[in-house]
Amino acid sequence: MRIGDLATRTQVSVRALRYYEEQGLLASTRSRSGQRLYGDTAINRVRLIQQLYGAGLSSKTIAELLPCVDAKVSTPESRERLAAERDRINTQIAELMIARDRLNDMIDLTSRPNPKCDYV
Amino acid sequence: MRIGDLATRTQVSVRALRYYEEQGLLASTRSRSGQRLYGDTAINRVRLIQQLYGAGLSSKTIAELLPCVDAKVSTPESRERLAAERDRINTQIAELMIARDRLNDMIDLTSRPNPKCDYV
DNA sequence: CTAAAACCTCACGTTGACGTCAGAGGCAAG
DNA sequence: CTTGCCTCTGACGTCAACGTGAGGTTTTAG
Repeated sequence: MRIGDLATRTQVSVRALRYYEEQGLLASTRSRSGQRLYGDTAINRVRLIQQLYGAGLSSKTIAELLPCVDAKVSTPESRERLAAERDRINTQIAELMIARDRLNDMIDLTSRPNPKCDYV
Repeated sequence: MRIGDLATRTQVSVRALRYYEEQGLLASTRSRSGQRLYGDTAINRVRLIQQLYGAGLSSKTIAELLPCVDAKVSTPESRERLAAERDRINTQIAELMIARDRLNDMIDLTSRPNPKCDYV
């Protein structure tokens, strides 16, 4: 498939896909005329990349970790890296839950009738 | 207290505090010579701002919501806004949990002895 | 009184993940 | 064969939350 098809199927922009290639995250073969061609596995690859981006990993970090996934082998360093990122995500989840509770408090605080608005 | 003290107590840079003021998130009185002065409540205000930033809210959004918190009154619009942000955070938490599980899978997959590394 | 430390206001620099535009070539349909 | 959409490679633009440096004033310690 060509880049436009992949973009449509993954809901990721063409520009982003080229950027992923530029960052070494997504490989492509080229047609005789130089157009990028992708296999079906590219779809899941893009999804994985998106998930990792969404989790706050940088291109550089993803680029360092994807080869391990492809080879299904990890070095002690990459395992440490993966675990570190997982821990960071767990921390972030905890912070988000706190922020969410904070927002809920704000909603309660401001929407529950109180003296300030009872008479407005 | 002056800006340096507030920065020390909140672990937020002086530049950031000035930026918050610029964005309308943090008020200050000024000394005769023009230096910013803060009360003790500023500490919690900064912490709240940090939490909301950490939760992915923009300066603009925070600036729109903080007055409601201060007044302890919310308009239907701001309530909707708060709820929308909370929902967004919940979504993000869910995505992060998926990404975390994905990372754990990657750790398992690459660290468990397998044919590829048993003989290395 | 003086030197260091803290503060002030511009105002430009940084970073990451793309958006966007320019100019040129490629490809299926009628 | 030409129209129209897709793709290519640069390369500059964007946006947010600050960082950083210049040049100058204020406060504080000794």
